[in-house]
This record gives sequence, C-alpha cells and structure tokens, in this order.
Amino acid sequence: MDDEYAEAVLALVEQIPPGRAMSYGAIADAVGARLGRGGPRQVGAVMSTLGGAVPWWRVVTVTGRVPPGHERRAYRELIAEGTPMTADGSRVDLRRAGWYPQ
DNA sequence: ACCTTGACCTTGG
DNA sequence: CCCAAGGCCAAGG
Repeated sequence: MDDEYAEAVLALVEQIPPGRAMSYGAIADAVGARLGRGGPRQVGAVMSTLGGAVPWWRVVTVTGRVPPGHERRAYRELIAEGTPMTADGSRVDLRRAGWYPQ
C-alpha cells in the first residue's frame, strides 16, 4: 500500500456528501479505474489506519454495515446527518444513501 | 516461494 | 436477511 493509493482513497472519501455513503467495493472500483490496482480489502486497510482524518462513517460494507469497533460514533454521525437507514436502524440503506463520484 | 491475514464481495442454499 | 465457500488483492512472516 503506497501513499499514492492511500491518498486516492482518502480524497474520494472526503468527497462523499453528508447523508450519503459508499461501500468499500465501490470505492475500490472508482480508485481502481484510475490507478489500475487495489480491491475492497485494500480500501479497508487504508481506512483502518488512515481513515481517522476523513468522514470514515460514510464508508460501509455493501450490506450497509458500519465499521467494527466504532459503531457508537458511526451511528451518532450517520443519524445526525440524516443518512437513510434500514427500518431497524442497524444498517445504512445503500439503495437510498449510495453515492458515486459525479 | 508458501502460508496467513484482513474496517471485503459474490454466489448459492 | 443469514451462513458457508470461494474469490480477491496486497502485505508480511
């Protein structure tokens, strides 16, 4: 994982608007289209170590699950932003909250 | 070179 | 939706 890749991931996460979200895989696709490498796991690796500097709670799994270890903080931020959630409030509803770089 | 590990994803049941 | 398998990419021992 070099700095160029990490920077590309972080720069994209910073662009996700409040109340919206992207999956690790979608981010991997967008960054991969530009740099030609990396997958969902690489995105996860970047977020786990350098994610603290960006709105990391807007990055979820493809099923809308928030990152492990920081659920409290994530739900607080997501709800405060009015992010579309599933009926039971346990996941982000990506069908409504999903965002892709414009 | 081989094996293991991961803030993952898709498919099939 | 859940679970199990298999795939995936990269890093590290």
